[in-house]
Amino acid sequence: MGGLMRRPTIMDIAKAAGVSKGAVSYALNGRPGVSEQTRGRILAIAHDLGWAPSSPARALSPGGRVGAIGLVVDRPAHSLGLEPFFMQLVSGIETELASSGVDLLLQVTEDMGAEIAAYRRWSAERRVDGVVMVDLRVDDPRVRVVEELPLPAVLLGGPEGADPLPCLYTDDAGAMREVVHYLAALGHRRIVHVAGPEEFVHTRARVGAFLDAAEQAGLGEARSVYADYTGEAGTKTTRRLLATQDRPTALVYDNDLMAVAGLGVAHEMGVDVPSQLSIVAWDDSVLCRLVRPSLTAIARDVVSYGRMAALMLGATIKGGPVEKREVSRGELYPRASTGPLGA
Amino acid sequence: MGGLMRRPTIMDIAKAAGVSKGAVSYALNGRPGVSEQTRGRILAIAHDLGWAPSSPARALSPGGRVGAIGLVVDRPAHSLGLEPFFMQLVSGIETELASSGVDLLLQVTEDMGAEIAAYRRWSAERRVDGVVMVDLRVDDPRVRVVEELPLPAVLLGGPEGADPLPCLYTDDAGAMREVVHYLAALGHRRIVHVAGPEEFVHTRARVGAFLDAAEQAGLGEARSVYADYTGEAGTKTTRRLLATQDRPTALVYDNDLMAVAGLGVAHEMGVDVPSQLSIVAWDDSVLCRLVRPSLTAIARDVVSYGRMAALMLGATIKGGPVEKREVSRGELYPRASTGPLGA
DNA sequence: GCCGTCTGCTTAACCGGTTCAGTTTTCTGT
DNA sequence: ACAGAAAACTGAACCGGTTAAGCAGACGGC
Repeated sequence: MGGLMRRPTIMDIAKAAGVSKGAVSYALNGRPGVSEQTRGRILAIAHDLGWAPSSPARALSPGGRVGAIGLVVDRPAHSLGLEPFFMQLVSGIETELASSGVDLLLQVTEDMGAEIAAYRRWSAERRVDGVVMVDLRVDDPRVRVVEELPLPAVLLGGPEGADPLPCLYTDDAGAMREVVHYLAALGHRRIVHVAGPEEFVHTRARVGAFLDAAEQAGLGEARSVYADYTGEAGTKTTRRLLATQDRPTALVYDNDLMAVAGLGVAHEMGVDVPSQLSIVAWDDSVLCRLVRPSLTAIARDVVSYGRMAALMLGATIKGGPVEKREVSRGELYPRASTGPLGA
Repeated sequence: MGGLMRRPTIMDIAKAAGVSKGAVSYALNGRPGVSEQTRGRILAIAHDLGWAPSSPARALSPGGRVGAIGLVVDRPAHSLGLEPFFMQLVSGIETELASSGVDLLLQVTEDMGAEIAAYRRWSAERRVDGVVMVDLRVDDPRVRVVEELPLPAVLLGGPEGADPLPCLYTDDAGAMREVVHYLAALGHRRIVHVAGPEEFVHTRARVGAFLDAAEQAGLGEARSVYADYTGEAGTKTTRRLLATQDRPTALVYDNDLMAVAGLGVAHEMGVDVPSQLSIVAWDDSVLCRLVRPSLTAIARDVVSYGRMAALMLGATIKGGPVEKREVSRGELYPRASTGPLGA
């Protein structure tokens, strides 16, 4: 494995410049204590030598940061790759981190116990300066664990149940009201909401808003059923719903994967979309535009969401105040999967 | 941000046990130099204190490792989330790393220049002990860069063009021959291969095998067209192909995303799948099972691929010999998108 | 009884940075 | 010209581990 030459250290620079280690450190970090002339010489030498600061050495110094943050994704591995959400989130987080030279540690776990173990280990071993936590749950045990650890964290979700941590959330309730009004305006009376797992805070928010909005719109039979975001769950749930008499005329899915699965089931059962059934997906992705008919979807700017999360975590690591921020909610993009009955 | 207590260090353990730092280190690392009795006492104290080794400190010691490896994914962010390949690969890599307490750094870049910059930075700053590189290209500049850096690497792809690095590859040519024979056996004569980017080594292998197998099967009109794995490319390419007279009766796509896009186009153009057009996707995923008709696909065990890559990288980091390994090739899973013409 | 070896532990150096406390040099004012 | 202050730089400690070298005491052999 090539590269025989030793990595240059500030000591090498010091020798070449004929000054002490300390002077080099001041020069490289743009701090006072060296003349501009000397600073220039040192920077030039550092550049020539191809020097870069050793991240472990920096981290070890008193008050030093490791320059990395962590993200744990706790979803079954096989369903995972399909949700563009995570990769977009990662992409957004990194856009923000890139400018400050911070890296991202990613861990995929199968359950929350493993997720919590990861936070404990990262904190104890000083692997990261902080973490971004997704999918906030009701009475989330992670909040307590992280709170008593020396581990800054930003939650994606809330604001309910996020205290005392900083959090970032979208107005899911508002978006859901928009969806219900839209479907009601198209004439739909029997709408079912295929929700995510019941324990998620955002699931609660969506379900609550869905039922409220439905009642206000005078839809008697509206209800939410819980599923787990996987394609299989979408398939089974949809099959069950469409097999009832007085079957729903519109379905709202909490993610795109279940919506695509639902579309497949409708096709299989001979239920035409959209003339006999309207479908709305939460979280837009190429997937929604790729299938036929293309799916009406709520599109959030997940990349910005990730960027903002990274920004907030950075501030939290630096010791800033605990903020609770709301980002703009998703917009509804009507496509071919929704329409009036019988059209 | 809670956690006020200082992290325990081996010095704390040493004081509590009434021995020196060195003795604690020997005890904790299972090395000779301490009595079994003392070792037991030290381990107990370490456990009580909730001690874990500081990763930066370990890395800084002469010959120390940082305990992390890196993976750069160089694809346009929006197309990315959809390919289950990467998340499955990550999942596989981590399965293997978990046992040894090694972490994964993930970076998403927009072009190869940024990818190379990431390797340089990781190596110079000592962020990782090694990297896994995907999508090997013809005359890949990354190979030279990594080779002359102090940065162990394992390539996914090859074995052509991988020298002098260790690599891991699948028999794409064999899998492609199987696909062509299968389609030929169904009676297809006009088959087009919608390939990935021309510069990838595995694209070359597949294209070469496709043309060879087609010629052997006596199919005159077989050809490959290059695309870039995105849904848009799949859409455009398919639209163009289906608009020709004497349009192909079977299409083989180099990834699942383009295949799904192609299916959508066929639907849109009123070309029935599979009676008028057969579709085969490379790389199976839930996506292929979700759409209607479900897609015939080549399924590789990507998780194992990732595990093996991590294993090889670990061996390379430890200074093992340069290995070139082949993993079992993908299997063909016939589903509803392929069949004899007019059936 | 004395030498040599082994065991069990300590001491100290080292990794590559940061930073504080001094020390020397240069600048400023009168 | 010279005191005093500011600027430029040095030396050493520190972060938390690992490890080579040194050393005291026990044990065995002859």
